[in-house]
Amino acid sequence: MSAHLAKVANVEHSHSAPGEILRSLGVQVTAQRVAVLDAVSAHPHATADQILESVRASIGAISRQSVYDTLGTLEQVGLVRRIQPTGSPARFENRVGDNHHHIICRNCGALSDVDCAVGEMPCLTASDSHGYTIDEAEVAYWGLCPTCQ
Amino acid sequence: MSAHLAKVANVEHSHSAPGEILRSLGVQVTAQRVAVLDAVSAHPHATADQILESVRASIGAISRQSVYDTLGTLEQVGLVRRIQPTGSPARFENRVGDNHHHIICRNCGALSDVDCAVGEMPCLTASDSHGYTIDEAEVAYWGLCPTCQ
DNA sequence: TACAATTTTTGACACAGTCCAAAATCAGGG
DNA sequence: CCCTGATTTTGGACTGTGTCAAAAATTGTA
Ligand SMILES: [Mn+2]
Ligand SMILES: [Mn+2]
Ligand SMILES: [Zn+2]
Ligand SMILES: [Zn+2]
Repeated sequence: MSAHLAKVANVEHSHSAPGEILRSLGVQVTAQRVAVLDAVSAHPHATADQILESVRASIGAISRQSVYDTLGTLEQVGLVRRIQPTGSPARFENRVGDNHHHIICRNCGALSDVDCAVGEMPCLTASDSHGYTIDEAEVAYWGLCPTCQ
Repeated sequence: MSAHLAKVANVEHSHSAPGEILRSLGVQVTAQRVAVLDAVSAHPHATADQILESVRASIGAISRQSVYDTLGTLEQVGLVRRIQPTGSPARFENRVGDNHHHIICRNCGALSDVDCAVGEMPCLTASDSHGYTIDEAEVAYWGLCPTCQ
């Protein structure tokens, strides 16, 4: 990928073909990138390793390095979001830009989406932002999943 | 530490001597534990490694393993809270039980406390808990600190 | 002080991820 | 179709964070 990326994904692209989306973001279209993007879409909250497996199943071969590179690229252009719960390797999803949150089981590590309770871009209002400019409020709910209670 | 700990810290203990606090929680008092507790108090949001350094400076020597064990013990009895921002090793603090949040600089990693905007134990109400029983809502605000803007 | 249980130390190890660098391959523009 | 730059592969070394297990030391208690 070029060192400097001008564009960032907006939600309009969501329904286009993967190749189109990538091209429109100034990202070169490769089989690996399309396959990784597909895998992330098909398996929300998958780990890099699971994506590696998934892509290998679909296009035959890809290097681990390339998976990491691609996930990084897709994250940079805003097509993929990385979440990293305590005690778990990073997980990736293509549901971006809607400020949704996650609920994680302390026992088995199960992870589910949670729509934001407050509304659109809600939590962005901290009580005292200490001079920071806030662009994201990441909420992790911790507890026990139904089967672990 | 015994396999099963009955007691959990309550805020009353905060002003007592470290040894007293530990004893009252049924935790054996050791130089290492007191020193780790002191270090966490003196350096909020420190990493395990920083705590290791700090404790070595104060009592001369401690093993890395013991720092991890102790932090785990202190967390179990509720004297210490562990937070783990994406891309950062775990950080520890002794400000517990007030459901406060954190704001993190994407550029330099600076981390500050943020009082909860909503009130006491607010975010525990997710929009849809999917059958989970929630006991904590961990909020990380992401942005740029004053000096990085 | 002596004993039993807990804690600490020690050293190896696991895991996720990064970094490297050269060679091979590929995508997109002309 | 050809070039050129971007991307991928390969294979390994390497880092940071954290864990495991057994031996040694310490704590609390009697
Ligand atoms: Mn999600
Ligand atoms: Mn804090
Ligand atoms: Zn569970
Ligand atoms: Zn900063």
